[in-house]
Amino acid sequence: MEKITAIKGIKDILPADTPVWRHVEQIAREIFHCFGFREIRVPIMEKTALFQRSIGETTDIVEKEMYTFRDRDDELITLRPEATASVIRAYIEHNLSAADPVTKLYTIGPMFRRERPQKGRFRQFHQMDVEVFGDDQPQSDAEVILMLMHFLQVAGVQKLSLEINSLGCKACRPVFSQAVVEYLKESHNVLCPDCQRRIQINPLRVFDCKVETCGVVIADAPRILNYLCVECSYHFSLVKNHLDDLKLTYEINPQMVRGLDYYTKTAFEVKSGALGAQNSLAGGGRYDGLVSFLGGPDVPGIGFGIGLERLISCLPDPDKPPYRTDIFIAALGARAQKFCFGLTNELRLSGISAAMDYSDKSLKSQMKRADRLNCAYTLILGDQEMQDHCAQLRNMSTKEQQSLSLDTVTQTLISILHEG
RNA sequence: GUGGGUGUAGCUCAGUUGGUUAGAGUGCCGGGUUGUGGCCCCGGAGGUCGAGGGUUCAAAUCCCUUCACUCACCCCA
Repeated sequence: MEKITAIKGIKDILPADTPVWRHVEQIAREIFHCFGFREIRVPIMEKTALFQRSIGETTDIVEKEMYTFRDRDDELITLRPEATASVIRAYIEHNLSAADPVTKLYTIGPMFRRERPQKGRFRQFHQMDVEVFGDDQPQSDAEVILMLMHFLQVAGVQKLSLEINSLGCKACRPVFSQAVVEYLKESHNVLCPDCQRRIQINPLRVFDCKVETCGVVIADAPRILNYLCVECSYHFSLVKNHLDDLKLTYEINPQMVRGLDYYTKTAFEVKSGALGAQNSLAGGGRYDGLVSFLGGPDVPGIGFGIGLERLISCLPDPDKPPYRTDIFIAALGARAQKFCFGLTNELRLSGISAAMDYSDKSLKSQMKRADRLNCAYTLILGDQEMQDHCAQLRNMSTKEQQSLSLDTVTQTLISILHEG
C-alpha cells in the first residue's frame, strides 16, 4: 500500500514543537493588547476576486501562487495567500468604522501560496497579521513598528534589523516609476534576463535583483526618496523622527520595494541572520487607498505580517518545557485495576493530570513509564494494598513513600497535588 | 517553472575496489530485582537499502528512468 503523506510544503507541527508556538502566540496577544489591538478571526477562504483586486493582478502571488478552485456553484474560491485582504473585507462588511474612528485588529493563522518550498518557505505557513484603520498620522506608523520590534525582542529573536522606506503615493510614485523605466531602458542590454522582464511587469522590482551587473546599474538609478511629493516627504520625515524618539534603530533602504501593489508611503521590513535565503521575518506598510478601493469608506490603513515559521526558526534554542504529568497510578491485578481506573479519572475530573496503564504490566514497567512521563508522584496499588485498604504514594524525586487510606485517597491526592 | 545536493531500522547515521545472513548509536519491548523509575549489564523486536528497470555468477554499492525530501534561483512571511 502506498503511504499517504502530507502535501508538499505543508508541515505538521508536532507535540514537541507546539509549546513554542503557543508561547510565541501568547506573548503576541499580551503585547498587542497593550497597544490596543483586538483579535479578529477571518476565514481561510475568500472569493478569488478579493485577492485579485487587493494584491494586484500582475503580482506573482495572484498570477501563479494562489490555490484557487471552482466551487460547486461555479464560484471561484481561493485559499488566502495573506490576511490583509480578508481583514479589510470584514472591516467593510461589518461596518466596523462606524463603531470607532480608529480600529486596531490582529489575526493569527495559516496562509497558502503555491511556491517551491525551501528553507523558511512553505506552501502553508502561519502569519500574525496586524492592521490599523482610520489613522493617517505618522505616529501610527511609528507605533506599529515599535510594537513589532518590541514583540520580536520579547519573543527572543536575535540579530534583528529594521529597514524602512517610503514608496510614495499615487501622486508621486508613477512619476518615479516612469523615471526608473527611462533610466533602465538606457542600460537595457546590460541587465539580466529577469530584470529585462521586470521592466515590463514591475520596474521597481529591479531594485532588489541580486545579480552583480544589475546592482551596478541600480546604484545610479533614480531614488524614490528624491521623488516624493511634499506630503509623502513630510510624512516620512515625521515617521523617522518618531522612531528616533522611540529609540528604535533602523536603516533607510531606498531600494526596498514590497511585493504587494497596495502599499503607499511607509514600508518596512525586519530581517534576521541565521534564516537562510528567505531572511525576511516580517514586513508591512501603509496602504491608504486600499480600503476605499475595495468598496469601503475612504480610511487610511497600515499593517504588517510576521512569518511564524521564520520567527520560530531563528529563536535561540527554544526552551522546551518538558511535558509533565502530576501523578501516575500503578495498578497490579484486576481488582486494583478496576479501582484505579475510577480513581485516575476522578483525579482528571478534578483538574489533575493523571496517567495509568491498562494492560497490567509489571510494576517495574509502570514505574519506568511514570518516569518517562515526568511524574511528580506515583501511586502504587496492588493486591496487598487492596487487602490492607491502603495505597503507597511515592514521591518520584525524593523516593519517599507514604501510605494512604483508600477511603480518603481521592481527597488526599487532590489536596497534595493541588498544593504542589 | 529552472538548477544543485541527499534518499539504508521510529530517529541520527556507518557500510571498503560490487562478494555470504546489511550494521552502530539512540528510542521501543523484556530480563537482571517473584512488587519499585532514572545509572549499569544482558536479551529481543524492528529494514521491500525510496521505487522501477538494466549490467553481472553476485548490486545498498555500477548504469538508466522515476519519485520524494532538501537547498538555491524566482518571489516573499
